[in-house]
Amino acid sequence: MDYRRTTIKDILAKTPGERVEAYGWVKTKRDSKGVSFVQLNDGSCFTDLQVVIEAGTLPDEDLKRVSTGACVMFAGELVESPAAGQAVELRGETITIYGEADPASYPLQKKGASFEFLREIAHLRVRGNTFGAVMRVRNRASYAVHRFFQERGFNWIHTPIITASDCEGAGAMFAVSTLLEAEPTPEGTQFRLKDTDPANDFFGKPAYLTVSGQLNVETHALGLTNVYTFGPTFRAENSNTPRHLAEFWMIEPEMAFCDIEGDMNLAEEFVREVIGDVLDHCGPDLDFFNKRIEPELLQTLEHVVNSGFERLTYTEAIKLLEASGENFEFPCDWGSDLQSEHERWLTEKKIGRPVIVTDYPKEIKAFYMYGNDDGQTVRAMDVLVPRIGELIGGSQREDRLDVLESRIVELGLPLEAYWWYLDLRRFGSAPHSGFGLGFERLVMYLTGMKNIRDVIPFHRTPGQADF
RNA sequence: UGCCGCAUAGCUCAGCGGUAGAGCAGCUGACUGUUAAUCAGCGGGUCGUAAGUUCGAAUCUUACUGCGGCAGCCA
Repeated sequence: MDYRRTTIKDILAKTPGERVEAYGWVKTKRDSKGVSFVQLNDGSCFTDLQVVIEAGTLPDEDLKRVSTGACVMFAGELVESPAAGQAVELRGETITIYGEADPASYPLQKKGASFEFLREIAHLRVRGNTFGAVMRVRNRASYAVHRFFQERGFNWIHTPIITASDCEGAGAMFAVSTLLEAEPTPEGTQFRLKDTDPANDFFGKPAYLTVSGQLNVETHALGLTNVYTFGPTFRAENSNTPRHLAEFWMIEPEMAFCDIEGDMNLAEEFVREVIGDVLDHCGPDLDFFNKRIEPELLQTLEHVVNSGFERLTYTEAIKLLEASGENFEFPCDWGSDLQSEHERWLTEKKIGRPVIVTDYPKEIKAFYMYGNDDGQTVRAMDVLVPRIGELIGGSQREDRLDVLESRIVELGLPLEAYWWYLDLRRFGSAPHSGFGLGFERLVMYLTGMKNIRDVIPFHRTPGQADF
């Protein structure tokens, strides 16, 4: 056996008359008096291969073991299908059974399982239509992300997962420590704290899982010019929503000699190109999502590829919201952050496609964003999209040493902790910009899936780390 | 973390004070090509856990646990 085999995707593209071997997992089996039909899928494509077994061809005891979930190989001749539903089918002549799946206890059935239930059997759910399609789209989108940046000369930078700077300010962090000792007890594992002084810990100081690679990757933009990260990110927030994970994958491009305008151009070009790539390469999967998950998916994706994003300043957005006549739960006045309901109204109702909002009040944005001449706003930009909300958050970075230093002091942050970040402005500073994009949110947008826990193989959320 | 909702067969759900139901799945059989196959029959449940109200609780009350939705935090 070798991975260089004929997959079901290959088989479906062959012409009738050839002899083939089809490996895969059984979706369903239908029996008639003289003939049995098996839907076989190996994940290589959305479409199943129909295997037809004439009565008497295979021993009854073998055929009986072919049930939903079983892993088998059928060999035989590929023939033109006499019935509607598929162009070709495999006439099964011999069978190898690799793994049975007891029908009485195999949890997947051919119809009607909720996503909530499937999350409990996340080790098996990828064998179904929806999760097979999600993972193929996720894979293609990952490839498209790298392709996009590589074709434009961006260097992929592997920023650290463990960080000792607790100064990133992007949210609650998971501590990384060896001071906590696990002890097996009759009641289960208990933790014991060996020491409370970080000086005696593994790194000799407090360490955490990264909440963003941005500060790190800025160093490489100021040397390699155009760079990006694509890796896991961790947030210890107690967030219980369909769009937050404790562990997720983030994409963060960073560009030297680039201002907020260039940053927006990249964000827009990036999103449109990745969507276009997935539209070109995941047709059958997207057709399925369009039919079963989100009726306007294809229309929306094609619309985004073919039309630009709307661009608004925060001040303009507030004016639109005030003039909307909508009865919002939270009032919107200049200076407070846009609430989910405001973002949704802007992108879903008012504009009807992705919107980039820029120039937010400095008080509601991070310390490192470039201050505008008005002294009130910073060069921040958020990309808001229908159904998802905030897909991208980015900014032009403050590259003036004195301005950045006074901003850090103003916010009561420890200047010394930022010594290397400030060095970037001290030695050869350059205008630079970048953004962060939550990869799972992009996959949600691409598939129409409503819960972020269903677009990652094994989700980590508060109270959930199974598998 | 706050507010709201849900928890009944393997799955999806109905029942909402009087002692447990359907569809699908499973099992047995029928049917010469099905494609969420169809048809007939059979088996399957301490109604999330604990306490309370009541002659009587799946049904009403409270707490807890789990899950989901909305909000906040953000990507």
